[in-house]
Amino acid sequence: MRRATIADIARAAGVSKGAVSYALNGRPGVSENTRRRILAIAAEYDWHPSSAARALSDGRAGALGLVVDRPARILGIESFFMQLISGIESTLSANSVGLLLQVTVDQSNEMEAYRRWWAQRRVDGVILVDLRRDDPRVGLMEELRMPAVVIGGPHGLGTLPGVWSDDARATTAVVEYLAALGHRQIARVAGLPDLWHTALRTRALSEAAARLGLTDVLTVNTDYTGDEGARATRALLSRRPAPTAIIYDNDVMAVAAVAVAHEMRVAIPAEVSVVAWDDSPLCQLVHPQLSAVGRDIVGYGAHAAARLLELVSGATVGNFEDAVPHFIPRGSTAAPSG
Amino acid sequence: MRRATIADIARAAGVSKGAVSYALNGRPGVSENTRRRILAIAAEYDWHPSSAARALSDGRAGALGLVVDRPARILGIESFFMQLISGIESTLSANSVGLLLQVTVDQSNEMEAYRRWWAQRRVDGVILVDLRRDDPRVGLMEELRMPAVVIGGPHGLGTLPGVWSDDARATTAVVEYLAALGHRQIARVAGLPDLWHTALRTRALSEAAARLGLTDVLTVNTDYTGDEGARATRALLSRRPAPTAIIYDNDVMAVAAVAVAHEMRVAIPAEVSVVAWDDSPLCQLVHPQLSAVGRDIVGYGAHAAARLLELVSGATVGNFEDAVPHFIPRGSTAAPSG
DNA sequence: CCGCTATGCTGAACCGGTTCTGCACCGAGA
DNA sequence: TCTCGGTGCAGAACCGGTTCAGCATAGCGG
Repeated sequence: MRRATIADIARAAGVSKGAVSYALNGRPGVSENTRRRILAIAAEYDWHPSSAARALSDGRAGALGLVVDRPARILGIESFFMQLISGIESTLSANSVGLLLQVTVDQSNEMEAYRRWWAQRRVDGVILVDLRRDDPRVGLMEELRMPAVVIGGPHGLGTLPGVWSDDARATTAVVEYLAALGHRQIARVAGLPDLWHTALRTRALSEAAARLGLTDVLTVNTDYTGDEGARATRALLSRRPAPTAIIYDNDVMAVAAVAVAHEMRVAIPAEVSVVAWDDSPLCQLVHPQLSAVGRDIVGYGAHAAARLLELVSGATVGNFEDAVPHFIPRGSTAAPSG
Repeated sequence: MRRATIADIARAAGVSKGAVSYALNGRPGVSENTRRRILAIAAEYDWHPSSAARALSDGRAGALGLVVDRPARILGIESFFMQLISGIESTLSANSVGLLLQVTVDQSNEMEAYRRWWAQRRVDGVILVDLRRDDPRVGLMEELRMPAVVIGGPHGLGTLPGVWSDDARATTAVVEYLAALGHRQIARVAGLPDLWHTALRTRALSEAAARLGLTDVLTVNTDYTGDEGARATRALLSRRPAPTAIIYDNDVMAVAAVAVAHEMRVAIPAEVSVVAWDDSPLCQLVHPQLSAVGRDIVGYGAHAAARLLELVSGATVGNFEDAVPHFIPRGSTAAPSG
């Protein structure tokens, strides 16, 4: 069964291609009668516009792009990306725009992917994640004049609009809560130090510590893997005095911490409190269940995609602040026993 | 900076569009000298072919599709899909073919997505995962004459070629190993019962049990979530006699089982052995580390994408058997204490 | 020197849409 | 009755590639 084209419909209806196009796109130029007749025939033929032909003629690709630059090994276990993708998809499929995905192994490949997509007119714009300080992608987008929305940058960067949430405020809230419980030695096992949101949280942590008079607060940087999370946890729990509370920058490392604590016979939460950043079902699967900072990651994706669609259609869009991440207390946080 | 077209290059080189096309595609029809000149100009202009124009003229979309039909909540935590996507991507990006992704909430939406993609000529073919018995997608592909490759079906289904691994043999190996350790009460917390691979493993389990004379072997079906895994585990560990070994159909449920065992003060592996199907970094993050059945999921994706590319280009491709999943003993399996 | 083939290129058609121009026809107003 | 404006449609151009037919020109053998 050959896929019907607009010419088939025109022939069947006894009109010209142009008339069919007007009818199918709901534009003036054809009478109501003709329009109805054409629509009926199109429905009967199960006609859908060829994305290639439409892209060629109106210059729109009808797709947005997302490049994920993480090795497969790490990628799989991080729930962040899948959540994000679901969110993006929910917006895009409602607008029948496609999502093109690419997984790369380093940033130069990532840059190359954007260049290629743009030159090939495969996408109308892209969503950037994992923004770093002095991120070369921002310059690239400006050079190519490629519509782009940044997720989780400070407030968007350069001329690029961003979708962000107030990580600093959430960090402060967590520290204040731990301090109120009586914790004075607080550590944080952070992610990659050159990511913007890592830096933002680190700054918020030290500012809150200073304000609260906590002098024994430190941040350890990792690469987000469970291995490094476990290693950092062992090191922290071996210090004297050991921290009485540890904040982890992702769920995976926090779960690893539970295993390490178990292995070192350190009780959670009696001897050490654990907070995970990015709540995920994983946090409720371990024992004790992890207190966590939750964000609506699906919402992030949905909002970012919506901004990008506006941007692509020529609107000027500003930054969009999503809800502040919220702390969810569970069994892994308590007052220190000392 | 306007994106260069083939006409720009033709003008710059002083030749016709046709000549440029021949030169850029490495076809005969132009002299070596002219070819070199054209290639140099194309490189200078950073020319890449418009995917829309190429798709329109040669009828190829230059993209493959993958629909993932799982709610976001479950999707995030399952490492399977991200691994699979990485694998698919590794093949596709090497062939500069795009991957179009869609996340749907039920199978009717999934079916609709295929229809739309195909009618819109957005993809040249699709990869099907999570095959069910009497899966309507198989018929749809045949009706639309849409190239498709099945991952993890029995041996491909109907006329569709498949990429599969011998889950039955792996299941048998695990059961034999547990039996050799002395286990006689073995349970399995399975995934969705109407998935093909669930059924295959279930059958292999009971056959192996029969052959080994194990009469106390049972399978409990779940929806793959940690919650249901935990619930099933509680139920199993409350039975008398309780199983001395439990096999889980995914990593998430196995991790949940560790927490439940901890909560119920059942020692792993002394009182119950735990085996996870689908090894993932998660399995090494919990204490004790989980013995697991590992598969090369990235390889799955890569192979499936390669078959699909062949299929799209007109080759007849048969089924492809990937390596048999292999058992990785870690700290969660041991001889029963009784 | 002539015809023949190969080579190297041009020009045009085509893929399936969108959009612009222009023409025929209609009813209304002078 | 003649014009005028609007409606409803046809026809063609265009988007950026690919591909085919055709036409010089060069090189070759006889």
